[in-house]
Amino acid sequence: MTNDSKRSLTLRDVSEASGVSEMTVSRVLRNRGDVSNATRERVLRAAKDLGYVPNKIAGALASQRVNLVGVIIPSLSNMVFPEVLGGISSVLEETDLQPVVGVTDYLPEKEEKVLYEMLSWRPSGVILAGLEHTDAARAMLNASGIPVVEIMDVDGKAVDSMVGISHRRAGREMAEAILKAGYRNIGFMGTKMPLDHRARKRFEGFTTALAKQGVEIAEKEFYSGGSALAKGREMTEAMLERNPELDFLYYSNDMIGAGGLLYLLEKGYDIPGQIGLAGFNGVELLQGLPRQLATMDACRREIGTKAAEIIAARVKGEDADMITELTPKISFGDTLKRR
Amino acid sequence: MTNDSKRSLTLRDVSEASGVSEMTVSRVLRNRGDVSNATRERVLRAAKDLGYVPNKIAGALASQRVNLVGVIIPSLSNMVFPEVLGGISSVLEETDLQPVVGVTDYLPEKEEKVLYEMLSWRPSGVILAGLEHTDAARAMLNASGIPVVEIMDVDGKAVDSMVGISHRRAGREMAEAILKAGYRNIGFMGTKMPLDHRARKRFEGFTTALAKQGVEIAEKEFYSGGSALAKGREMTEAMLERNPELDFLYYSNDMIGAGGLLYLLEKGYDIPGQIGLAGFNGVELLQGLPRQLATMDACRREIGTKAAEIIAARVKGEDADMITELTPKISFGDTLKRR
DNA sequence: ACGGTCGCTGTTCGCGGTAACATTTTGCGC
DNA sequence: GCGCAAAATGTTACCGCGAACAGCGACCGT
Repeated sequence: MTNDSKRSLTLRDVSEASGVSEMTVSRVLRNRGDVSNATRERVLRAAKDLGYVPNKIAGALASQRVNLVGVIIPSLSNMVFPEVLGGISSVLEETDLQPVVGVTDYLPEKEEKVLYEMLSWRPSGVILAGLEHTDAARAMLNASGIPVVEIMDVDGKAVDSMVGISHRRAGREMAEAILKAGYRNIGFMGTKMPLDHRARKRFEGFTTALAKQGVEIAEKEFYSGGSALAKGREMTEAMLERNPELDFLYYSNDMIGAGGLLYLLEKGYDIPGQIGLAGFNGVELLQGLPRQLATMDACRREIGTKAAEIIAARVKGEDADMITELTPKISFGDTLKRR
Repeated sequence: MTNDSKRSLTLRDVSEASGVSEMTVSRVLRNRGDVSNATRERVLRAAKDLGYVPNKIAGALASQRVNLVGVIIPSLSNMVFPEVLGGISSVLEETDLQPVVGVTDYLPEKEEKVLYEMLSWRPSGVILAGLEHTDAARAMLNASGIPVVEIMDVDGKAVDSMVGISHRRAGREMAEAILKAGYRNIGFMGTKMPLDHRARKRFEGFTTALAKQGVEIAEKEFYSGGSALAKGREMTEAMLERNPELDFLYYSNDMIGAGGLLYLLEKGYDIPGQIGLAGFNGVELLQGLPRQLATMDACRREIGTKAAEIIAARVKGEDADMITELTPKISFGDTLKRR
């Protein structure tokens, strides 16, 4: 059944084993063109017996077609990107395209490197997170001549097409909801990541909207590293100690928000009366919390599916929307008063 | 700077632009062999100006070397595999190898398919989770002639090398710790996944160890889908309602354990006096909980680094350990009495 | 001045497939 | 049984690069 010799099998081996030309074998294996049933079966048998696995490298070189789609994201460890990936996969599985993932750790230089690696495999398309890239990366994308979809964010100029939400608007809408509910002493907690442009934009949208109504953030704090849940707890404690007047805490992600929520519940705070809370992302995790944290869905899965659809369409030669702005919905949960 | 013509650039373009042979360009770009500084710089300039990205497909075909390592895991959405991936990447980054990830969703047939796809790119090695594979998958791995490392689990026979922990033993040790602490009415909650062999083995080890001391699981329940945290909460409530006598709950993963913990704390249970809890995995998340859940570290990152080291060594022609059993340490936290 | 060595550059060939075209068989109507 | 289109199969020429080897000067020691 198996062949353990060093050299790996080629079409020629199958061709010899089945007594037909390599071309015919190739046709059978890709079920392309006309092949008689008898031959087809003979070839299939031979291929299976030998344990032949086609060499896509040679195939790709000869056909000038690669069924790979590069997907470049900042991180795998915070649940938002895996969900986007899920959306992408679910769509690509219906096609013969296949995603290949690269991770940048939020570093532009690493993004550039990963992109270079990917492009050197001549994928059929690229999906990458964010609109901020190095000049070199942008140049490569332009020169590649393949469909490119930038995802997550629409606040900026895309290289090619983009699918996402406006984080500025998300921050603004949350600010408006908070003010409308009557909160005025607002604290902000987020990650210390100058390179997380989307978090930055949310923050900007948030403060701008507050400013428009004459409110300024009373306290803010940024963290890095460690368990987000624990950080949320610690930062919340520290912040309230510094400024007990605070009546609202806006967290830049749900995880630290959940930490804060757990802390406040333990301490017996009245939520959302005495103090309100909100996070961002709508992570599934939240459903298990004692109270539902107010948050805003980032449409992660939908972004993935839409981006993949665009790639799939354009690979087929069809054309597709260049800009797709999704609308995140605010979810009040139990931690943000309505009206 | 960029070239937007359809045809993508080749060595020939760079060669013409810099007035040397393609071979010399190739040498410069891989900094291989002797090239004078003058030529090198001229070539580099030309390549950069054109925005040339080497075609690895052609390169790989010609050199018969592919710097890719296939990594096949069941899921990206539960934090354990991303952590393994982190370990793998950190090691491979020191080499010229590059991981390529495939996801199986715990389906053997999908694993087989993903593996086939990967092997068709002729990677330098493969890392895959678990020891259970279809016959066809095993045959392909054997026939591939490349280093294979099966990870996470060592309770079984490996195709080639393996790195992991014994889940049977993990279950057994937890059972022993629980019994030693004096608990006797034990409930178990886990995922409804016959294909998660590691969870199954932990469960087997757990029940076997209990049986050895004449104890039988009083209640058990399995879930599927939904937010693990929420499920943990629901199942815990339901189980205690059915059987209020229970004095210990063993969860097959930390996430549902955390849900149970939150629920019990809310209800004012005395933990670990009235009732004890334990999970499995040692996820970072737990650090933010009001109490530390007892758990057992699965050495995820370490498994990743070790597996990658084995691949890296064997690709270089060195040899490496065929079996590496890591030892998970029990962490008592605040939810399991000591002694 | 000469052979040898070294540093640099070029040439040839083939990796394992596939596109495109060429050729042989087969089937079928009359 | 013949002619001819359709079906089945084979042939040729690359795809873009790198391994191996082949030049070709310059420099060196004697």
